[in-house]
Amino acid sequence: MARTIAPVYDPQAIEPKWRDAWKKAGLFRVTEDRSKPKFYILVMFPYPSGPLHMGHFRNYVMGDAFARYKLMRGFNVLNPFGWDAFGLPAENAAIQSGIPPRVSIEQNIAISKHELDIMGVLYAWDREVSTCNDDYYRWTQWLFLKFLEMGLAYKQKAAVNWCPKDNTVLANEQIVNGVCWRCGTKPTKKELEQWFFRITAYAQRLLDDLQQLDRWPERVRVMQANWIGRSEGAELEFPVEGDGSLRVFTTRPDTVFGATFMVIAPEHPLVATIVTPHQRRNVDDYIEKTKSETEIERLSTEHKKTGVFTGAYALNPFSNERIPIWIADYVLATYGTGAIMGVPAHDARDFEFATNHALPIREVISPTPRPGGEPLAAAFEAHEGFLVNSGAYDGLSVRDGIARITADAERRGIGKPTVTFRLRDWLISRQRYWGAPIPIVYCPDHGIVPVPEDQLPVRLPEPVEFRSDGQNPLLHTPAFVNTTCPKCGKPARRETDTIDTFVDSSWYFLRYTSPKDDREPFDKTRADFWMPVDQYIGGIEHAILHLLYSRFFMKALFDAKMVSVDEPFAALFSQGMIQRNGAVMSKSKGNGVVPDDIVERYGADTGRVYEMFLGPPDQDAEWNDRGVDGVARFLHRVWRLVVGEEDEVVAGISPVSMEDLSRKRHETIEKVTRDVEAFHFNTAMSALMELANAMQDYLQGGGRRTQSWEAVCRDLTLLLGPFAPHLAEELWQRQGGDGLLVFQPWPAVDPAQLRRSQVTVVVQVDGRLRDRIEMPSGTDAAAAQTLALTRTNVQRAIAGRRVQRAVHVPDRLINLVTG
RNA sequence: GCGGGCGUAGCCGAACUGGUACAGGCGCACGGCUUAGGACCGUGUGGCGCAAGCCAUGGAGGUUCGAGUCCUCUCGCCCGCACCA
Repeated sequence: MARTIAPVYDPQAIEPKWRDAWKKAGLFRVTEDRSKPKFYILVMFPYPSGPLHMGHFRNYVMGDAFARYKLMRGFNVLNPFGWDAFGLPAENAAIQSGIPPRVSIEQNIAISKHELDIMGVLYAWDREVSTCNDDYYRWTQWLFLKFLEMGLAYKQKAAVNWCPKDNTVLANEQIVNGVCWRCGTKPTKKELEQWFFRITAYAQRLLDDLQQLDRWPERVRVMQANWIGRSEGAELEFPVEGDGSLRVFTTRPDTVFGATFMVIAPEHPLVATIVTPHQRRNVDDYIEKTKSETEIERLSTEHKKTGVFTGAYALNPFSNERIPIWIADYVLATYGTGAIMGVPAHDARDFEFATNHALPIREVISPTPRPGGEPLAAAFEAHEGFLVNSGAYDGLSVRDGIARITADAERRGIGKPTVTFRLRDWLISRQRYWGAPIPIVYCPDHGIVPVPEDQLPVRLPEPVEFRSDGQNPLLHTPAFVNTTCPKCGKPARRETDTIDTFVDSSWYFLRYTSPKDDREPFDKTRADFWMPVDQYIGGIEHAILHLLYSRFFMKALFDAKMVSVDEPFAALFSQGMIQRNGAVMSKSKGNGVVPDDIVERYGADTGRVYEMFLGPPDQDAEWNDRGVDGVARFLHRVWRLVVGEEDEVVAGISPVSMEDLSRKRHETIEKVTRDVEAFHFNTAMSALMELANAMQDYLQGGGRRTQSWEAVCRDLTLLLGPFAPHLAEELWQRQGGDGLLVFQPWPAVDPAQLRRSQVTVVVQVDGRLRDRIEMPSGTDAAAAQTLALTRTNVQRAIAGRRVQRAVHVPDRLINLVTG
């Protein structure tokens, strides 16, 4: 075949051409085609915050390469993209600059799209969604109403986390390290009527089903399990002297005889009734103090366990002992029953509290069946022990003690086994403008009235006037607030809070399956066809937030019979971040590398391959400008190998035979395939470099460009396709390939080609390497041993001793054991 | 404190199920080619030793014919959670 003139590799000259070709060919435009297996790949959609840098691009390149790979493997690949476009930054920018959020968001989307485009990253753009468009948020509102109907949405007054900087409430998950996840401000508590989603109703299922997610990173599953925080124990009821009773939750009912005090949270309802007049003043002072100090103080690990005596006593239902009731802020009102029994001998926190307040410490669990005489220096919390000082229960193991005491409490009607979760309901109200309005009307006569489905969307008024005090502009937009009751038509007031943007992103992967549907959030048949997402890719920072919320949504929608699977993401990959000069790449640090510069200087393919090559994809990696040069060299070399003209025979290199090169070809196919499936893109790139190096050695050793050579070139080109797609298409065309490379089948391994006739077998004597011998593949143990014994190195090592036995690993190793 | 993970060349890192430790890239050295080039090509590149060889995967033990890989202890680093009873 006549080769066309092959100038040097000039990425800028060829890249735009192929991007156009892919667009024309409708790459990633798909339907529910049942003739091929489906594959739904998804990269977490971004908040459009402005220019993307190469740090952001790592997961987009990975996703794009993987999608192209799956296409070549014959899958029907759904590879959509969109924008998590509601949210605070655009609103804050609007307050400062006066540019309406929609305008800045649309500008940012245009910039981001340009950058994806020049990097050769393509999606099913015909399925693009943007959460701030009313054809999307209409269905977010619809789902809110669905949850309301299912009893999964409710309004309640609660002490909620309030971010004073962002002027809005936050869900528990959105407090990270004790501060607002977005702006780092310490939240305060506020009593507000707010909307919640009843995620706690799914706590057990969210926990149990983590086990199915065997293709998720272990650490993400562990984080979710910890967050859900299931604990098994019992509720026990202690009569309060005089009147009423106090319920506590404990994981250690076996220690009930060691309860020497009770503690209730400062917010506990009993505070109002049980405090004796004598103690009232102290209690009021204490509660006042905890209120003012709380957030900053309570976050400190050094926080001392303070508290105050109520003057009231409870009766231990097992020992009939009189126990003082205290108030302390180390007991949380929102967990369990908001009250505990203090067992200082067997709980570190209670131990500290008892020590601070001179309360008795009584050992009731002992490592041996007899009580130890010494006073405890610290709480003994282990479960390996026996009950002591516990009346009829003495001598029982902890396990049996828990079972017996719980059972007896239940029989006597003063307790029951209980499971408690750390997970709280999801607070979804936000006192902000740039989000989906909660579709609720407040009527003087009918109270809370959902906006009827056919009146959706409740449109966000645009434009609005932003206020310098940070208050939600919706409050001050009468045309929005003033409405009529859907039930009676009388004047009514609209809810002015908007929906947490994490709700928007909890179902977008379903919307992609039927993005234009104007009758429902998504078409069930299509969602059933594509779901679950087969491969999800995104940052670890969403390990709890987005991923837990989305799992909850999927289970709720499953129960509503709107979907047929109840886990959204079958496999999850969390990529590491890219750093440069020791810090995570970011615009503000000035250490970002932008795609435009890479494209201009090296071409998009070099940038793409470098991002795949620079380290294990799940770990953080350091961007090294020189490393980019190395990758550029590699791609230039590939160009010369495949379409170059002048082959120079070089003296002094070890030549590679065509037999070796053909084997290398198939080894590379095998390795790259295995690595891509496992997301080991860095080693896949190494394998391609090795193949190119071997090809070069072949030519420089005098090898000719025969048909076998052309076959090696073809496979190298195909294997490079997902990673350096522009270069690969160009080479494919120049080699006379039919159609677009991206639609070609992935190369197949020929096992016959992997076989070697001669192998290098390692000879060890007593486990130490002594020699290497070339021998025919398949040589048996006896023959290998005989061969080994002919070698002088081996004889010297044996030094006249007898070989007792030999360990033989066929075609790899023979170990002669003398001792 | 609890949970998860990681320590391999000057640097980033390979090593699938225990079987030739360090593939690939960067850097460095020398050489070639070039009017020039952060271009390209070649050779070399863990330590000690003239060599045979010995020593090397944070450290110390152990299991095994054989350990970077498995087990125990230990040191260091990173990441989550952090009064959840």
